[in-house]
Amino acid sequence: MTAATFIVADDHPLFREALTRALTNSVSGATIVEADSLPSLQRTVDDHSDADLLLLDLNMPGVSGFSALAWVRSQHPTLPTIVVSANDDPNVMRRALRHGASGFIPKSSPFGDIERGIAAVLDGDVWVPEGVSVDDDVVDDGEAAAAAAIADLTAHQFRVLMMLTEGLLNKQIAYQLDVSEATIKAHITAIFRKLGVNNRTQAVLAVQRLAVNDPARLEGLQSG
Amino acid sequence: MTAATFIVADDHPLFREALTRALTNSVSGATIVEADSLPSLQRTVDDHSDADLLLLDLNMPGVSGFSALAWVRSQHPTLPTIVVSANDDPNVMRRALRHGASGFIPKSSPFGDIERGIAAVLDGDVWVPEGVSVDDDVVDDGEAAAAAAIADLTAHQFRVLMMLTEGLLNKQIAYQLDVSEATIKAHITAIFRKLGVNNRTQAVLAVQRLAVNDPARLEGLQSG
DNA sequence: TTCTCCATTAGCCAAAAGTCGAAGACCGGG
DNA sequence: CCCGGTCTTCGACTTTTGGCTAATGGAGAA
Repeated sequence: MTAATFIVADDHPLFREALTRALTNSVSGATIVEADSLPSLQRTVDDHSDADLLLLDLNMPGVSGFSALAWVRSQHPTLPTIVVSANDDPNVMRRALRHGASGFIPKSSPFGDIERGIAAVLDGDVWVPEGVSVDDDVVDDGEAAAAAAIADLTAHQFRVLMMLTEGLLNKQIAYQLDVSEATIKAHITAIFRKLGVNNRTQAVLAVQRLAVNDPARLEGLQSG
Repeated sequence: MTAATFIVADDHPLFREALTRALTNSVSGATIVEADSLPSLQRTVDDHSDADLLLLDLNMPGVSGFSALAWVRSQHPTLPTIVVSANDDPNVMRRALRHGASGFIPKSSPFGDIERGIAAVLDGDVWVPEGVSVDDDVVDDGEAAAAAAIADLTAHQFRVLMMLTEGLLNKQIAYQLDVSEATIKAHITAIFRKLGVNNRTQAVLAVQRLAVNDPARLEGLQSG
């Protein structure tokens, strides 16, 4: 058989380890590729566009909320994606599915559930924890519009937008990406057009529509 | 007995009506003062600093999230406040209490519960819907810090900050508040200092920590 | 190959954002 | 009554943003 390739994107080494184990349990001889930040995620999905599954944490360095999910899905529509998150709010799960995830695995899940979820999604099913309904519609028009606009961005544009949402100056972004400020301005102008806004504050607000207001952030970090 | 004064802050007339009725049922001869926006809320709590209870909606024109709660509480620490919201997420309720609310009444509550909640808080108790626990800690350090900083703002500064979070230009804020742009800039500089940031994007991000990511926003608007 | 899209950069210019210092109003204490 | 503090207001000045034009090179599609 052809060797399966799985991508694990999570900034926490221990979780990557656990997820990797669940994946290798599910499929023997699988290749696991790891990412721990937005840039490494972008590189990874680009280098392995033939991957069979992406396990994606909301909230990595460089992105938070559903932005990364919406964007990755638009770049690789055929790459099945399971969101793995410390959050276990059913509405968050439904929003994740709405933004293109094939499954949602809370980090609090027993190991067996993680394996079952992975297996289900590899089989082409949608998976959420038992007892969570999926049919509710919890994405308002603004959120959907923001997701659609973000899906339209290029990799560079997405990266720059995420840095905008950290409150960085053009100069700082240029320095971190090692390009000139003129380049950043060009990207930002393109981003504004696609998002339908005309200044960075409005761009940030648009992205915030995809935010997860994570009431489980603390517990997640502590238990993680 | 001295006449009781109650403040009802909600942008929806029908809800104000219902809440008013619940209040007059609870205390006969009570004076009800209404507010339907941030400016009217600020005016009202200022004109009636001796009020006995504030019923406060999250999400009015001009504010959303816990910002208004945190700020009003800091200005009037002795004014008991019940948050009234379309949201019924237990974590949101706990966050409201954490930010100084004495109670939380979902708009979906039966009328009797609303009356009971009001009576309980007037008695000095804390009230949340049956079955909701209160002891969990769901406010992270960042959110608490943002709330503390916001609590430190003057009325004008708070108002300007909320307009910043709507993506308005200084010019637009100046026009709406009928002062010069220089004045707005001065306010904004003061806000930055108190929030510990140095540009408007970061200020907006700080405020977003107090946002309620309202999965019930749509339903709320429709049913409201 | 030609055409299009992307990334990169420069330069220019107008607008917006932010900083500083300062003046007047107000308020509470001494 | 005077003093110190805070709030609001504002103009002057500097920096950052953002829009526009234009040029280069590369990747990919028709």
